[in-house]
Amino acid sequence: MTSSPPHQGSNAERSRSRNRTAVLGQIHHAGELGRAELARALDLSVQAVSNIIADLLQDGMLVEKGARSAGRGLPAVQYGIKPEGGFALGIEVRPNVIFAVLLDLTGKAVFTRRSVLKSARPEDVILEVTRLRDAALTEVPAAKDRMLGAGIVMPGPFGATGLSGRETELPEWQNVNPAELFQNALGLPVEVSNDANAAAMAERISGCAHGLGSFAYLYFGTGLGLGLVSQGHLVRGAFGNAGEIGHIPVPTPLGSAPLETRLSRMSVRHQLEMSGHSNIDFEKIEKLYATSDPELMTWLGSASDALGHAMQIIENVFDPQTTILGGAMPDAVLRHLVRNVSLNNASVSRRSDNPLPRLQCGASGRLVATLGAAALILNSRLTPHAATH
Amino acid sequence: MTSSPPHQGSNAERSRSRNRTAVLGQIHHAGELGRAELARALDLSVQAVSNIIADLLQDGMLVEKGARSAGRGLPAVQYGIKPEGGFALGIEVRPNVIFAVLLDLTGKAVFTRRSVLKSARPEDVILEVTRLRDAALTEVPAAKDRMLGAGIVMPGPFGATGLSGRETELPEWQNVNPAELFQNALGLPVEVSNDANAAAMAERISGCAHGLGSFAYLYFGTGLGLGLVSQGHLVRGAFGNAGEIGHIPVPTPLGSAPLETRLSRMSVRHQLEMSGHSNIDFEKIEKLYATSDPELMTWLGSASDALGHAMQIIENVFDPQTTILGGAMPDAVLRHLVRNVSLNNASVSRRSDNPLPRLQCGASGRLVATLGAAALILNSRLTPHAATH
DNA sequence: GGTATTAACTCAAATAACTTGAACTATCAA
DNA sequence: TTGATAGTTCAAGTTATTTGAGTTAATACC
Repeated sequence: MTSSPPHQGSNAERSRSRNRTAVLGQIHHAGELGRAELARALDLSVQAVSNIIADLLQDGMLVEKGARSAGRGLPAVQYGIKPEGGFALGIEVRPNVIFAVLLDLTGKAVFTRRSVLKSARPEDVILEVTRLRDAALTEVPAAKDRMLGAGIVMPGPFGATGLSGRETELPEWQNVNPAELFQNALGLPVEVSNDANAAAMAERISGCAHGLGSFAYLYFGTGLGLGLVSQGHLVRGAFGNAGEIGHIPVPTPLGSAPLETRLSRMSVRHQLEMSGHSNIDFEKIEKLYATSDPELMTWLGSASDALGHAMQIIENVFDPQTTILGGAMPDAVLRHLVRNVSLNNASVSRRSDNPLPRLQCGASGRLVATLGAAALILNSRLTPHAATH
Repeated sequence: MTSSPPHQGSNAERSRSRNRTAVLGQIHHAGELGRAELARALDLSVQAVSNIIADLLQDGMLVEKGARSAGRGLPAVQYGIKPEGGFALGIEVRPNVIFAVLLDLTGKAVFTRRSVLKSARPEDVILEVTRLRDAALTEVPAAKDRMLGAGIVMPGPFGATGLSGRETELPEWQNVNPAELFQNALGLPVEVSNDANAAAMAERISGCAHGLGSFAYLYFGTGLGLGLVSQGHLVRGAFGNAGEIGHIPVPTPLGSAPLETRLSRMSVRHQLEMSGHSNIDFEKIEKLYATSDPELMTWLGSASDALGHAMQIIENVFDPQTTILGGAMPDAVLRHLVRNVSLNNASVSRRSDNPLPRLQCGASGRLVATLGAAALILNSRLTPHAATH
């Protein structure tokens, strides 16, 4: 991850690529659009848009959707994203399991697989990932020569930080450059990120943050992560480790504690195990919630408080359009938290002009991070960077 | 402030403008550079850079600096920013006073003035601001037809938020669009922002964050503000109110309190007034510090703690290259805080590969926000937005 | 029902900025 | 002294865009 200021010149070729991205992005966002509408939105000439659309049709990334007449004048021919126009592989590496999905260009999952890992050593992971890639391409042959890239989700933090060696879940990857490794193994453009960032992108591409410019995603992982999106792109920080919100100490009735000791899978598990439960997994939590298990309810109370604190930090520091809560946690639990959290009224985020809720549940389920891995790639094809003023 | 996703197409004209910005930015950052060096940095052809430089010389924004021979080959002619190539006006509006500066293209202040405000009503402020603009142009006639724009710093939050009417320092501006108002009055491009954001830009243009891509600025205003810079540009949030870090409750020995009750001008003043001091202003604090006033020292202890908490939030959420502490507070006090804060070692920001200190003092003095107002304009002329990958 | 108006779209030419490739120049090293 | 190296310029060539005139197909009005 680089920290240098952004500097690259532009030329005809790069303009072209930017404009194709912008056209695809607008159409993805709106569902379908006509040439003239696009030209106005992008501040380009109709002719330019016409040429670009002809190109994208040729390349099989767009489909014609029939004309739509709105008032006077020639009805505009609408264009939509062609799902099979491009595919992105999403890979989530956890210490003992790998998840893989294949998304089409609209962000729909067309392949999903889970694969147990016997070892988390880089060479074994790479081997399994190429197998998963092959399985995906066998199941969806249309993707064979239309792969846009692969997104990889792995536990951070990345690089040599003060957290190194302490909380790393994949110690074997300490001195490896994952992006390079996967890029060589897969022969595809690769983006690597943590679970929370990826999850945010999943919601932006096909979930409840569809097309939003600025929002935050609170992710229940082992710990608690935060994905920040600004101007349609992830805010990764200077070293790619932005969003480690779980380590922040927040006030508690008995002093203070890191946020994720009260708001994370780790913390539910801990609390439930203390009271004699065992084998705490997704399904178990779901069941306990269905039966209103008192211990789980106690945890939920404390977690709601912690969530309120997290929201204060997120809203005051980042001022997002909305915040999304998700991750590998049963929907019912997430909904409970969203319903029961108390949001501070004295906040810059309580606005009369924002139609979105301040906090909402994610719409992508427990595989959100894996989906998001692939969404990282799609987003780079659908969202140009901010224009010069 | 807009919240929609960023979408604008590119064409030859916009490429040109982007490339000129990129060339100026690279030169600003490096001090001076040759054509070939620029071409490599921007991934443009040497010929393109040559044409752009010819243009910028013609426009009076660059100066030739003589050749520099480095090893074999023809020595490269160096180019530097021509200070009088462009000027930016910086205005800081406070309830009872206005500050104004004029910066040249290198970010040097060539005019500074303070003006007492009898009323903070929009029409009176506008009148005074145009007067200050005229005074600046009289004192620096070279700026007359080379004004790039005006930056305005005002207390936020902007728009109708949950804080409206409670903490606003300029109630008369509640239902006014400041940007539009100033733009019409001054006939210049205008950018409006809060003090912390502006301060961050001041340090990026001519202070200790010179040219940095990603950093944070903690600003001692009346309250406590946070300026976030990512990829060389401010992160403003969906509604322009990002960075209200002062309102976040943090743990204290006796429960919890909003950060700015312990770390802000307001809080020093409060603490010193409680113990019998009066007329607490900048100079008074400076004197009390020089004499190691026990009450001030007590405040400093609590403030250091609070600063430590702020740093945990900033580093974990944003992962900056460095954080800068500044604002309208004596340098000695800022230095004391930086020296005495205890930074958590278990942080993603403790890295072996970052040469910058995790926390440092600002280099722009107490006028930093006013300087920053003008720096907002300069930054837009020196930093292109991120390129497509 | 006919006609004017509106808006989307296409074709062909013009434009603007960048890239390419060959030639030239100045410095260093052997 | 000669060769290698690197910066720079000149003149064409390339590319994606804009411009402007003309076509098509709806709605609105008389």
